[in-house]
Amino acid sequence: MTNISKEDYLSVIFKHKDQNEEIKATVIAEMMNISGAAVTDMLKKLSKEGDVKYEKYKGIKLTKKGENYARNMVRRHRIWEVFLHDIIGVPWEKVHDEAHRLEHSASDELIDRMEEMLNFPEYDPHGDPIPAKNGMIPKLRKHVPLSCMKPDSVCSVVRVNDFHKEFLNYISGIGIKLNEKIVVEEVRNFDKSLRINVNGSSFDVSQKLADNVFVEIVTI
Amino acid sequence: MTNISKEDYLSVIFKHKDQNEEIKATVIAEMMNISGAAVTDMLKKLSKEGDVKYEKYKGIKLTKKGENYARNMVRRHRIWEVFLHDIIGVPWEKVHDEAHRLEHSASDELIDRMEEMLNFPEYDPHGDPIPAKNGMIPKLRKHVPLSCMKPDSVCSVVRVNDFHKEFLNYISGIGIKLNEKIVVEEVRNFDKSLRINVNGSSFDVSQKLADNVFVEIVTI
DNA sequence: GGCTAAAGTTAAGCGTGCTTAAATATAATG
DNA sequence: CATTATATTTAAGCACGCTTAACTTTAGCC
Ligand SMILES: [Mn+2]
Ligand SMILES: [Mn+2]
Ligand SMILES: [Mn+2]
Ligand SMILES: [Mn+2]
Repeated sequence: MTNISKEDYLSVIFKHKDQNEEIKATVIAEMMNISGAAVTDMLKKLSKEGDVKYEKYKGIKLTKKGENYARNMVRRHRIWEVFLHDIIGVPWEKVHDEAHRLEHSASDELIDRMEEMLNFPEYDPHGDPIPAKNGMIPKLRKHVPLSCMKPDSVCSVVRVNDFHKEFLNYISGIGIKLNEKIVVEEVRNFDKSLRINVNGSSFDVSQKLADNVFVEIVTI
Repeated sequence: MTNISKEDYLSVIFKHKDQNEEIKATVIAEMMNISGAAVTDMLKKLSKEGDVKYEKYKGIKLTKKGENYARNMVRRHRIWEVFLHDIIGVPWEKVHDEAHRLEHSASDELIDRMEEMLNFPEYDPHGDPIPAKNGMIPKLRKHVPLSCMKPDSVCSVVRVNDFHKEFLNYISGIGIKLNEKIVVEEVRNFDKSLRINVNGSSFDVSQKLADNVFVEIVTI
């Protein structure tokens, strides 16, 4: 088993844990753009190596060992993202893909050195928490999808999903960024689309877009 | 054919060209720590893709296409080395290995951005020239292996071979670095070992060590 | 509970980049 | 030039991470 492949599987499983139900093989297959058969195959190997607890037709769960490995990969990824964004100036919508390749190549010492240069950041450029060397994961402010907000409410951006370039490019184009205030002016029942106001300008956005922006409620 | 593998083969072939005779399959195998059979195999594929001109039992030569690809890989490698060394502070003896992994993962745009941050460096931390975006390769000062120097001569370090960590660690320990002055105090005929003076201290070094340090002659 | 749709697994096979062992071509030497 | 040593290529096979197609289990629904 190659490290890159293993690391990608473990990261996907670990990141799903945020949502707190056991991940399904189908979801892994979708996230990684591979067949279900490939997932079954790999789960057997990960299980044999002791990174995943897996019994066929039953659930998929990281072992302590696998969880540690995965958490470190997520750490590596997010430190790269901050480094690329803050030090090298890579645009917001490009850091994820670039980091996704670099995360497998740097030594842990290099990652630690970068973290130090960045002054031990707690969140990546999309608002995701960065696991510390000791395993601690910073807490996120209480947040909900923008799509849940009611008309005439006000909120502030806490986190955005980082895996779709076009989405990131679009929202940054209309002024949405971390900690930006959003006023919800209108919510249409028939398609759940919203009219929002960002920094003085109004925009109409789909429910799908609003599903991927997570906000802290300021005024209900 | 995976990119990483292809890129490593092309880099090895390209770097050998510095020494200006056609590379032998055996040399590729040694440099990459693989069997001769594997090299034959890959040469066929590289030939089919038009990166290498190859006829069995005859020579191995990069095509224009292959040379461009390879030169860019060497560029990527060396820019990483400077970046790791100068910006992140990775120690001299570790930059090569780290860069060797990172060189396959960053986008060309990221490389260009790093190059800009570094103010378009001409040489990497070991004195090797960095090919520019347009393909130009900076000239090196005229240099010879330290092992060729005569007793009582003085020279200055232009370049060192970067592929052996222990060697780099050792020479940096005795004060050898780029542009450092070396006084050759004595050369022993029976084993070609040298007594050299670096920054006021004297050391005995083997011919093998001196073969890997390249110097500009200051005083014969 | 029985039936069906969805999820998951197995089987067979493919391309890649290696390996070792055997065969063959080239180079070096007397 | 003949012989031997070395370099290179071929052949067969292996581990990996995938694929599609067929099969099995589980979950959802009446
Ligand atoms: Mn990311
Ligand atoms: Mn992120
Ligand atoms: Mn190097
Ligand atoms: Mn170098």
